[in-house]
Amino acid sequence: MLELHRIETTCSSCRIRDLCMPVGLSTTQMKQIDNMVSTRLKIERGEMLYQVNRPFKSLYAIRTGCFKTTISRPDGREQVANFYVSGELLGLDGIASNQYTCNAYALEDSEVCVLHVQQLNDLAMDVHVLQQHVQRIMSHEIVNDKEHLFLLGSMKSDARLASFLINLLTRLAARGQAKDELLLRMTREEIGSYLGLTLETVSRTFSAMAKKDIIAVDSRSIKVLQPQLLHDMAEHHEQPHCQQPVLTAHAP
Amino acid sequence: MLELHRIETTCSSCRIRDLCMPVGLSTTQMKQIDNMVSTRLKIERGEMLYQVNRPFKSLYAIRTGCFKTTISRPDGREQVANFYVSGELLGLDGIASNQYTCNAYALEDSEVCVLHVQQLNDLAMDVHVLQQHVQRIMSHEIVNDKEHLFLLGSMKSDARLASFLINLLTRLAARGQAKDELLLRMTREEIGSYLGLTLETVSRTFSAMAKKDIIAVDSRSIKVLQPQLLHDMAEHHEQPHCQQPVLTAHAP
DNA sequence: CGTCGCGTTGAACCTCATCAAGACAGGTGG
DNA sequence: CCACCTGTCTTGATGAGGTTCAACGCGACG
Repeated sequence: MLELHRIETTCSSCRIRDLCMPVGLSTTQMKQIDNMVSTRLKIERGEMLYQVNRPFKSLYAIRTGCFKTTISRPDGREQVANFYVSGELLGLDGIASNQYTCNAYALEDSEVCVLHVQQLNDLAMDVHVLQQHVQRIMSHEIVNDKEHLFLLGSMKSDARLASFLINLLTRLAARGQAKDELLLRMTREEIGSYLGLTLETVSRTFSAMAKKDIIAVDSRSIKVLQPQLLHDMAEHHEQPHCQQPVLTAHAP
Repeated sequence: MLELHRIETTCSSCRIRDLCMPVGLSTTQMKQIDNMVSTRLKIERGEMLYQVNRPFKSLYAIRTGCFKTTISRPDGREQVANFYVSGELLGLDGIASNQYTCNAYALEDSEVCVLHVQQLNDLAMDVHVLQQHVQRIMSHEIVNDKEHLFLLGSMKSDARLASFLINLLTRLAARGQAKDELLLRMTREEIGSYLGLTLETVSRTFSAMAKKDIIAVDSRSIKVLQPQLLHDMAEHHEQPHCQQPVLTAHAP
């Protein structure tokens, strides 16, 4: 299941280096980082990368593939907390209490680079920009979560799904993928869980968007036909009817 | 409005020092921190502490009082992202992009200690435990947000409100306040915004909880009468009626 | 070829949002 | 001091949006 590999590709020569690493490192610093990131993990689809309550030893940078994290409740319910794609960092939730607070599962066969926290901290004392880099990534995660909160707190189902698609498309575009096409690696149920909806609502909403020719849906593969309408749908406060308040006719 | 004070109380002698500061600092390190935290701000109720898109210069540790942060959307809608009480740290959202991504408002007359980021970073290079401390607080914020996500994603209104109360009570108890009494500093609307509900639903749910004698409500002051039931309500999958499905009588 | 996981679609129900009216407290001005 | 206003909270009536339950289609896999 979990295969360990001595790493053959170094960080300094990594294809997606820009996504993981701070910029402006000296050659020596880069060498130090190469030394630190010495193991890589292959994770098969469905496998767990780390588990809630386990001691926090490592952060994981995704080289290839896709993950979900889930919050699990005492009563067994689980909710998808986030999806992560290549170049993103997993495990930040573990820092606070020295144990992970989420479960992380691979949504497809994936590869991650292992960053041992101890070594990372040691190195960060030398390479200060690295410390700041981690801090920024954490802050970024906070900002993302706030976005997600807003979505769950005040958006209708269609706006949620539209935002979700736009978000994924944007992140994948930063990785060089087409920005109007998307292969979903997660089920409708996982999407629903992430968006605070049931799988039926997700399915219905996809169908509705397809009927309006905003997107084309072929099971897991999505093609955006009218980006503008998709964005409108994500912003979508009231589009159905009246802009100015009608029906408030009072004689003063 | 915003009054600046030369600080008279130092961190080392601060009443709530344990809430803000890492433990195990040497006297010299403590001195350094005292020097860094040299300004304090008084903020009146309703005033804004910082604003979205403004350059990120400082973190703020709350000495006394209570704040809310809001996410504001291009279209003018705002949602409460979080509430903060004394001893907690505001502004972490700003680190990622060097500008704040939330607005922060005082819910009552408050005092905060100003931590200039530049100085904080400089000092953190020396006092490594401080760097880690900030990292932990950030990770903690991430974990909190995940909780919040779960709440918005998969809980019914009564469970949301119960969780909200328990959360606040717990945090205030850590500050030495009674753990069965609570003075809400925010309106029903703000609570609703935070919980993804309307103010009417918040009000109705409070009333319902009061009618069941789980809590006593006197406008903003809440007293918990049956903590166990409150916790049940927060966990609450199904308690209202049938354990086994009734009313599905079909002859097979 | 049957089974299983995943997705779609329909129908009934339920929770919560929306709209509306009124109570109450605190603050202001006459 | 009272009248008035404004912000906050409560409560009721109504309906829409989303959940729940159920049936079915489809492709992958043994």
